[in-house]
Amino acid sequence: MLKNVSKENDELCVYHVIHEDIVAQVKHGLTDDYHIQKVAELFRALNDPTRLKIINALLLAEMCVCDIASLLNMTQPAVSHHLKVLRQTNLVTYRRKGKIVYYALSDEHVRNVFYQGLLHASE
Amino acid sequence: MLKNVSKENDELCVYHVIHEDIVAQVKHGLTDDYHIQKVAELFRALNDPTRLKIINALLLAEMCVCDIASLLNMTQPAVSHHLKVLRQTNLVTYRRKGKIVYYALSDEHVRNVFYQGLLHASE
DNA sequence: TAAACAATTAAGCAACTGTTTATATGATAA
DNA sequence: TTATCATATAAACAGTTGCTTAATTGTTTA
Repeated sequence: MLKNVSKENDELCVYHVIHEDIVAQVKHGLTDDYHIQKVAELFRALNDPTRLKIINALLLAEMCVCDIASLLNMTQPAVSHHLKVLRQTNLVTYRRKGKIVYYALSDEHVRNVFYQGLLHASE
Repeated sequence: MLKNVSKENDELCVYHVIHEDIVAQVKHGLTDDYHIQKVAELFRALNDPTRLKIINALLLAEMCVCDIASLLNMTQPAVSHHLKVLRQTNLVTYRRKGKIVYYALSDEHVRNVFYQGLLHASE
């Protein structure tokens, strides 16, 4: 009924658990830490207005870095930095054609996540 | 064809726009800044593993603050802090019963966003 | 009342994030 | 090769975030 949540043994910060049964029951239903971490990474990639605008743009057309920079009125390194984040989260893909690198959305799944977010935001 | 993106007039940092037509076309299709900001706030609320675990728990049952703290093995102020973020984003609601405050998900919409994220993370 | 307790808020701090400036890489053309 | 251009990376910095500890707010009960 009492739980010690301190990390050091010499400390003793105690908190009560009121509904032990519910806590135990919920604990079994929780998604594992690995997947929670993955989901957090996904949403972290989508929590920046600039990156959302990039996603939004790529929903409409495949674009190269300098065009995105121009569209969003940002410096090219800043855009490149954001694209790296989106790449690492598998939200975008790219293909090189000569000097130019074209970015596009990875799949329709990204579109769903974006629209789900927009739907919630529009309430 | 050339665009000056510097913010000061005495600077002159110039970047090229390669596909002027696509940039112009995409610009018209972009969601307005206000809604982009709202979506960013939503995803910012969901980018933290702890908050995702709270959402995950509330998917399964209505819970009070100290039970959540116990479940996640965290201090009660830390949990309270996260709940405040979730409240401000309209992701959770709460009701007071005596000294205890019970939290629950705002609507089924939150469930959709969470599952969409999990779906992407599980690929 | 006063004591107890669930929850919130505030202050302080380490760690992380987004931007800028500068430099490096990779590809094409002269 | 050398020059040019599109992109990527690195370093530095201001601003933000999440946690801890401490103090405060509400509510119930003795």
